[in-house]
Amino acid sequence: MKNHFYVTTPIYYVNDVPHIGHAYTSLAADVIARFKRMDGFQVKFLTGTDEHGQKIARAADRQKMPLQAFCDKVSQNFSNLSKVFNLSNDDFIRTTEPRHIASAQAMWQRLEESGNIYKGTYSGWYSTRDEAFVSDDEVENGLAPSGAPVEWMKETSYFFKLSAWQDKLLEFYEDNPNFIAPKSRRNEIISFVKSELRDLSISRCSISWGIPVPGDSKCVMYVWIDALANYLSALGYPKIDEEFSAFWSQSLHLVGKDIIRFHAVYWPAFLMAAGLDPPKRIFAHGWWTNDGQKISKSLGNVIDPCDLVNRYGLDQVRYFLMRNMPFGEDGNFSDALIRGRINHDLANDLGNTVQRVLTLVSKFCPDGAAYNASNLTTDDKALVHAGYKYIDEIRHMMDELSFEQALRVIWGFICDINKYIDTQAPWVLAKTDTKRLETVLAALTESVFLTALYIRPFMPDTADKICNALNVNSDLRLYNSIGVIKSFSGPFFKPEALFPRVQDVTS
RNA sequence: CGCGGGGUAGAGCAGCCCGGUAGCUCGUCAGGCUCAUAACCUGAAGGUCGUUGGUUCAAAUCCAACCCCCGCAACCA
Repeated sequence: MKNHFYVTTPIYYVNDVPHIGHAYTSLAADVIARFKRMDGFQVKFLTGTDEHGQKIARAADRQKMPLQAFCDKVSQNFSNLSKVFNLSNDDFIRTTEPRHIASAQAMWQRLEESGNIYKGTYSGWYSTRDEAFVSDDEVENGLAPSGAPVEWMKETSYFFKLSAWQDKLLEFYEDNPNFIAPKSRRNEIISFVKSELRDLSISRCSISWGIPVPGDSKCVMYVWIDALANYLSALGYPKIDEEFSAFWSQSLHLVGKDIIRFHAVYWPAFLMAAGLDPPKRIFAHGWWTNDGQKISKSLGNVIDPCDLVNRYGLDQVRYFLMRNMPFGEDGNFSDALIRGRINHDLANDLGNTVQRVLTLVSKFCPDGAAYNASNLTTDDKALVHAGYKYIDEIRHMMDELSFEQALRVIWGFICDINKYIDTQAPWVLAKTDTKRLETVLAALTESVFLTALYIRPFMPDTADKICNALNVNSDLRLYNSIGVIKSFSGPFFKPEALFPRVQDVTS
């Protein structure tokens, strides 16, 4: 089952419009999904929406819409994100779908059968606005830490015996050192679990917009089981077949650092309790700041991802988001930064290099350039063989989700190409040695093709434009074409600039 | 003793996990090239890697202490 790969984003809460953070997580999932597909894996890439809970019910109420209709409408905002960002997700799960409801209920039953759920009463301070209980010491002047009013509630609730899983979890982290990434998050989680786990309230009997608790139609599931189970629903749970196991054993959950605890503690505990393996890996990425400031609605500096794409272009934004911060760290967004990336990395380096090569080829060798191995000089081999070998480095970095480093490697190759052009000076060869010229141009077209393959997970449209210009069939745009396709046939044309330079619009 | 992130050339960053001549981009200066989106290539100037100690033959990298900056109600990746 080694060549299966399953990557997920969190399901996004529909009580919100998509912002740069949603786009970022989904984009990262898309890039790794595309890479794996090109690398021969059978990939399933899942994203979707979380549609239950009291906040949704209230929002629907305010707009005087039936609940499901309201969800249908706002869920659309997120499925649109797939179109705008050219996401290649294979599925889009919604927690109001029958397949998910069946799956979540099955999971609940498994937990109940295995003795991990008990009914109790919860009394304590409850904040309706936060939909959460607040502990005694957190309440101040009758307010939750959030500033929301709290009231004393006594409610019947179902509990999950999280406390019973403490040792098993710690053991699991120990045996699977790569389960939580990056390392700093892993340390955080381990110290949290060591501190003492309390049982988890997993139902709400005072609200109705949710998945009914099996056998108790008066209560609905609280967010945990409902939301987390989506990762299984999309694989067909509770039916466990070969395909399910193949994907689940190679599963990767991408999450923001704020929800790492749910994914790295609650979720594996649920799964183990239900007799399933935890996912293979949880990777928590960092947050974007806007001009160095925390992004928040109240500050009014939320970044609309669709607006970015309109202003700068899709592949430009995809490149910037993947390049400008190491995955797992926090990073900064600003117009000056993205402009710099577009003008330097994309226009000057990538775009100009492709243009240089295609112009040379269309001018001197419009019908196609081919070389045979015996003609290759040391310089030619150095360039092309380096080009082949980069895949090893890139593959390693992609497996670690080091997108930014992978892009650095690719840009190193672009730099190699430029140097090679300068040393070989094909414009001189055109006057002195046309045979040698053809070999040089062949090495260059191949190198540009390799570049296109390498950038393709990040910038699919751009890569395909380059491949089209080189007349490479779409089914050959894969990593097993590396070193296999050496000759490119024309006709070649002088291309349009791939990335126009952007001006500073603020000045 | 609340938690976490960060402090590396003028600016923005990588390197730190797995110690071994301090690196990238932009900017500046000087050359080269003319195939290319005034793009590309070469070279130069510019840093006691927050401070102080420790471990080591060797520390930006490991350890300790300290200083400074940022985040830690909600919305929310």
